[in-house]
Amino acid sequence: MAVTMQDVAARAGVSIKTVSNVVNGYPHIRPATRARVEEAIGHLGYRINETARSLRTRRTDMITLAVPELSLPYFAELADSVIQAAEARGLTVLIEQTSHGRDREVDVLTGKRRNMTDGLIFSPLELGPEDIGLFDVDFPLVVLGERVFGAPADHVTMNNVEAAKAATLHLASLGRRRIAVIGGHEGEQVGSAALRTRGYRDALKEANLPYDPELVAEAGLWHRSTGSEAMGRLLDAGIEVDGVFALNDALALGALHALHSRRVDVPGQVAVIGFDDVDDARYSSPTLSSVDPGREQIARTAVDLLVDRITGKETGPFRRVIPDSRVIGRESTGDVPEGADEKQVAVQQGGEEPIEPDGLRVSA
Amino acid sequence: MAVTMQDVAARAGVSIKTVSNVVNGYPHIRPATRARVEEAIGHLGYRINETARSLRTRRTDMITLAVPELSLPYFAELADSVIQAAEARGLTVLIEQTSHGRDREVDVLTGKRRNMTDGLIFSPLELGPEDIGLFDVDFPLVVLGERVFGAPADHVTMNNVEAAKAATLHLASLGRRRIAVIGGHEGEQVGSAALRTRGYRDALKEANLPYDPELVAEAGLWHRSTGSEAMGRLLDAGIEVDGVFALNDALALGALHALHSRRVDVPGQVAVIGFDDVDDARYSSPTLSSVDPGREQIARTAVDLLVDRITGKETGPFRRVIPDSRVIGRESTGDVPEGADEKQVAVQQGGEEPIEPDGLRVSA
DNA sequence: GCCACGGATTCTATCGTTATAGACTGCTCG
DNA sequence: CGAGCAGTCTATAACGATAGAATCCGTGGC
Repeated sequence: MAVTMQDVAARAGVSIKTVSNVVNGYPHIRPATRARVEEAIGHLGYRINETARSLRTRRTDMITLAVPELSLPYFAELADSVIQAAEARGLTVLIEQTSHGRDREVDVLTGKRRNMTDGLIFSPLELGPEDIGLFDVDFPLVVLGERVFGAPADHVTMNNVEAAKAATLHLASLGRRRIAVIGGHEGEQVGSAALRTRGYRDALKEANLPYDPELVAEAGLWHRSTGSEAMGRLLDAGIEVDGVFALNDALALGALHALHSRRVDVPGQVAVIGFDDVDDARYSSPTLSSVDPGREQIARTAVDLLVDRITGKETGPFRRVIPDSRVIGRESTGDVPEGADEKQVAVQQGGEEPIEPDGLRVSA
Repeated sequence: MAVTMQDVAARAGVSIKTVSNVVNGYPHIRPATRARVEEAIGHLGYRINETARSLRTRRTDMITLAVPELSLPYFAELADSVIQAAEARGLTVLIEQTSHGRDREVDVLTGKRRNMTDGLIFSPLELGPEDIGLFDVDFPLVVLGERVFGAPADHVTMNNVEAAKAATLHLASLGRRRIAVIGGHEGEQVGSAALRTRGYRDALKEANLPYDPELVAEAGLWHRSTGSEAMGRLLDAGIEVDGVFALNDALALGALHALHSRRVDVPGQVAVIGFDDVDDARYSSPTLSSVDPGREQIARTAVDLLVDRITGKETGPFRRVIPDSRVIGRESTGDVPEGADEKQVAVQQGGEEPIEPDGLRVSA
């Protein structure tokens, strides 16, 4: 049925190993031999059996990317970037959706599916510090996000506290005094929600604004719908608000929707800023100010770290990398005269860690 | 290093084949033996080597999904659905982005990467009827979309002409007489643009509206930015418009943006309807009317067809499946009193083909 | 003319499974 | 009481490639 190296070798009148050598670009082959082999390959339509090769070489040149859900734009765009970065290194990406299921996330780390790829880039959403033991795996692993710190794996995260603080301060700098925050998780100590909320509070302090619990709107899931609902609750409760910091763009877009449907002018009456800088943010009405967490850099770095582990180039202690993030001002904070370029404000970085050549902060 | 069946067999005091039998659920094994093997597996932390298994069984239980770009919400949501459908059948999905590159699309069909998975679900965007020869491949293939008809492969497509006609008629039924269409591809005879444009013209005819070339705004790429630009061109040219049919939601959302920034009331002055019913449509301001092409069904059907080919359950002639689509009226066409349910209008289906039990239209 | 040399090629073991065929139990049954 | 049979389990050959050692062979040194 399928044509194998055996067949090619027979037709070219050489040994199977010579075919292998040709296929793998081994240099010491007489041009005439190479030509014969290539003719045979072309004529027979031979394609190498990657499975057999993988068995022998113990490499599949595939990596797994595990994310909660591709229909969330942030993760779709992250996946896009990861796939591109991987491809640039000759790797194919297998995507695993955990769909907000704790079991699914555990499976990603322990399940049988795991061992067909060379490594895993994992963005957990349910697992937390208490699950840190699960991350002690025997394959190359790069963790993304803020759910788990200190896992025995390389980690690419973002500057949540600083970035959230910068976003909030951006609102304060516009003279907003009643800044609501949407998307908090009551009582949670870990993860993006907690960190970004802390940044929000830091900013209030720095801007000499009081912290008012009324201005905190919870939202368990960070979807547009929950953002819309949370914003609606604030407005319907008659709480005075002139600025909104949504903990991600989906929430912010939902909030814009709620504001729009209640005929509240943005940014006139309420200024809004989100977080993630998804593609949508540039095309909503009004366009949405946001924080770019450095998605491309996150993807590229994650793939690089993983590749270094896979190839064994890096065997040292686990690294933590924090790409630069920046505030991007658009219409929803009144930043951009129509048609003008977006205003970008680099987030002040904390500085105790060494800086890599390309501006990444790295800590071992 | 890695623990193999060999090791397990040694510890359990059985043959390697017996371990294999246990792992694969072969029924005739004495409970005591099974227990010993399982103890050994647990104790040694044995995990089956999928690569070796694949080499032997010639199955990888992976399929490839090739789409243009995950950062386009339609494809991200499609990927989400495909992954879920695949997972329900025990398959993992490897994603290939073609990034609008003709070469990349050719690669997907012919490239060496291809043969690590059991089959391919391919949504081409660049290849056309002239490339039909490329689709004559020796692995299971399901084609999505409207670029290529008649390829030697199963095909899941949508009812473009009818659905576009229904969308346009929806605008006409609101009394709109100057209905623009955004996203056409000049001179193109093939693909979604051509089909949906034809549906638009059919609708005009049926509604007794003249076809006015001024109302046709081209847009090569179907992005929000191009939709915004196209809408902007129409408005800035002073062309009278009271309805817009955008050939997909991204274009429509871009158009909404352009309308908003020019202070044109939607749906008061201009009613807008898109196509695809991406998640965004429910959360834009105003919410966007659209056509649901049956994305879930497309995904599920595509995976089903592919699995049938992979397992050899289906060996007959290639099938074409067209899921049902329907118009979904939202604020942008003034359909929904706030808070009420969305209005859904089933698209009239052409009827020369037999109907499957669950409402799919199938033609061999 | 013989041998060392190094490039070109072949030989053979191996990667970790599954598949096929057969061996070995006990039991039933004519 | 031996054949037949279902139930268990084992031996061994693939699956299609790669890796390292072994072999072949034309050339140049002496």
